[in-house]
Amino acid sequence: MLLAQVEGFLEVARRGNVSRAAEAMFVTQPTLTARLHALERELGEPLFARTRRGMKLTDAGRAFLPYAERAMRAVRDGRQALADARSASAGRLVLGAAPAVSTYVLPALLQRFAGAYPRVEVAVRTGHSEDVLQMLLREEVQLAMVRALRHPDIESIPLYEEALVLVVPPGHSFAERSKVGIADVASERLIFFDRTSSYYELTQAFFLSLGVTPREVMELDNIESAKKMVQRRLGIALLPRTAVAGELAAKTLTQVSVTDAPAVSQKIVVIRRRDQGRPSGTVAAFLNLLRDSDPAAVA
Amino acid sequence: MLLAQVEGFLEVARRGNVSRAAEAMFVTQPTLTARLHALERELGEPLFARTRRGMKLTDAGRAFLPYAERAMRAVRDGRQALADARSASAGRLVLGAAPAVSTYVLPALLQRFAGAYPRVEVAVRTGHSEDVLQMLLREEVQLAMVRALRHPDIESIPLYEEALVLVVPPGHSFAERSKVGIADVASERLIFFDRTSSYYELTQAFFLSLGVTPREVMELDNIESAKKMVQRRLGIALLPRTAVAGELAAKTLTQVSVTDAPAVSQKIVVIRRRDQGRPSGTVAAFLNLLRDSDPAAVA
DNA sequence: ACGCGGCCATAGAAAACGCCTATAGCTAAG
DNA sequence: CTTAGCTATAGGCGTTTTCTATGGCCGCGT
Repeated sequence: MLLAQVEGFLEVARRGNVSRAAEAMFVTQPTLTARLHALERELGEPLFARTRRGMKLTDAGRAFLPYAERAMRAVRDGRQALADARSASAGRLVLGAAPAVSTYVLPALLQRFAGAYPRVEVAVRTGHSEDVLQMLLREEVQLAMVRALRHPDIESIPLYEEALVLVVPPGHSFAERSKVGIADVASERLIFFDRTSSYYELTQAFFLSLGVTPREVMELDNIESAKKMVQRRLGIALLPRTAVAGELAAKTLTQVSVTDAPAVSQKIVVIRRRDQGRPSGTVAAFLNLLRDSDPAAVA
Repeated sequence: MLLAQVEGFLEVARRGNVSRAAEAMFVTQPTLTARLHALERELGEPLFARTRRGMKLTDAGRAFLPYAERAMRAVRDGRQALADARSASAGRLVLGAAPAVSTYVLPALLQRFAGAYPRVEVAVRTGHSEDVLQMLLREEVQLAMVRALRHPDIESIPLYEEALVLVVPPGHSFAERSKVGIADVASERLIFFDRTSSYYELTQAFFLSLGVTPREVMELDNIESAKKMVQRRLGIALLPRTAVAGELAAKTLTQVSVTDAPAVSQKIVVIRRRDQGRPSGTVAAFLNLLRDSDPAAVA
C-alpha cells in the first residue's frame, strides 16, 4: 500500500471529485483514478460509489476514513518531529560533564543554548571524567565535556586548554613579589582538592617533575571549598583558571605566576560515541554552539 | 513514501540488523537497504548509524520511531475495520421501517440478525413510509422497509405481500358463517386506524371500489389499539396479517374471508439509495438475511 | 433536441522504480 | 591471515506508475 494512495483517498473523500483532487495533488486525473483502484483492489472493497456528480464514500470508505487520516497524521507529525530535531527547535539533549566544567563553564554555555533553542530539554549529569566516559559508553549521555582521554569507541573535539593557576589570598607576600620560584611555592602550605580527581594527580605530577615535594596541608573534595580556604589564608592552591576567574576579577584571590616552572594545564574536550553517525539535531546544535564560542571565555 | 519503507524501518529498528529484518519480511537484504536509503533520503536525515555489528538508531531515528509505529498501526487497524465491516462482524446498521413493519416483522428479524452478528450496533427509525423514504434520501438510514413506492434515486427489493385480513371478535356472527359477503361487511361497524397511514387509504379504496360506503365508527392511530377495540366487540377491522398473527393463533381474534371481494394487500419492500454502490458490510448482511428468510413468516 | 461541459474510466507508450543476484568493502574474531 | 558477518553497490530485468489522448456517460442550457 502506498501512502500516496491513502492520501489520494483522503483528498478525493474530502472533495468528492477525482479531477479536483488530482489537480490539488499535482498529478493527472487518471493517475489518481488508478491509485484509488489499486487501493480498493488491495483492500478488497470499493471505497467510493461513482455517481454522476462525483465520488461518494461507501460505508466501507467511511469505515476506513478515520484510519487513513490517522495514518497520514502520524506520518506528517513524524516528519515534523524530524524537522524539529534537525533544527534542534525541539528535542532533548543529555550532557555529561566533569565537575569543574559543569560548575564553571557549562552554566554560561547552557544559558546561551537555552536562549537559542528554548524548546529543547537539557539534562546534565556530572562526574569525574572517567565516570562520565562510562556514562557516554552506556549511552546515558549523548555528549560529554571532560579532560582529554582516549577510548577506541569515542571521538574527541578539543574545547579549550584549562590552565591551572596558582592563587594566593590578597595581600599574600607572593602577590607583591615580581618573581616567585618553585622553591618558594614548595615552602608554602598547599591546598589540594579531591584526591580522586584528575586535578590531584596532575598537580602532584607537576611538583614531582620539578623535584619538589609539596607540603600538603589540606585536601578538599571540591574546588569551591578550596577557594574559601585560600581566602582564609590557610594556604595557597593550584586551581583551574575557569574556577577562579570570578575571584580574580573581584580581587578576592590573586594569581601568581611561577617563573621557573612550565605552565601546567590540561586539555578539555567534548567526546562523543563514534557509532552514532553524524551528529544531528540537538547534539549538532550544541556542538555548533561550542565551536562558535570560546568556552573558557564565556564563563 | 512507501508504507513498505516505514515497515522496513521498524523491522530494522527492532532487530538492529538489515539482513535478519529482510529475511523476516521476505525480501533480500539489498532491497531492504534500498528502502531504508530511500526513506532516509526522503526524510533528509540518517535514521540509522551503520556500525560494525549492525544498524543502530540515530537520535533522528529514535525521534521518528513512535510516529512510524503509529502510522503502521493505523493502517493495520483500518484494514481490520474493513474486514470487520465486510464480514459485518462489527459496525453499525441504521434501518428505517414503517410502523407495522417495525412492530410486527422487525423484532423477529433483528433477533436473528443480532444472533448472527452480535457486535453490530443496530438502530431503527420508525415513521410512515413516505417519511422513512425521506430519511433514506437524507441518508439518515441505510435501508428502509416500507410499502412499495417509487423514486428515481432508490432501488427496491420486494420483501413480502402484506395481506389485509378482516378480523372479528371470537364468537362474532361472521365467525360461524361459511359465507360473508361485502354487503355484510358494510353493515358492520368498522374500525380504522391512522388516517395519515397508507393503510387507511388502502382500506378506503377497497370499500369504495366495491361500491360500499363503510360505516366508520372509530379511527385509531395504531394497530394495537385497533385490535383491542375489535376484541371488545366495538367493531370489526381490516388489519395487516402480520399484525394479527399472534391473536389469530391464540384465538383471541378470528379471521373471516369475504367471498365476493378480491384479496387486498400491499407490497412491502426494502429500499436503498441507488448511489451507494454495491451493498457492503452490515447492509449486505441484513439484505442477505432478508433474502434467506420469509419476513412475513418469521414474525 | 442537441451539443457542450464536466465527470470518471480506459488505452497505450514511455519512464521510473523496485527487486533480484552477485559482489565489493569493511571490521572483528578466530 | 583468513573467515565470517555486516551493509553498500552494481547491473539487469520485470513490473508499476505515470503521462497523454480518448471514450462513455449524463445533465444542463441553448
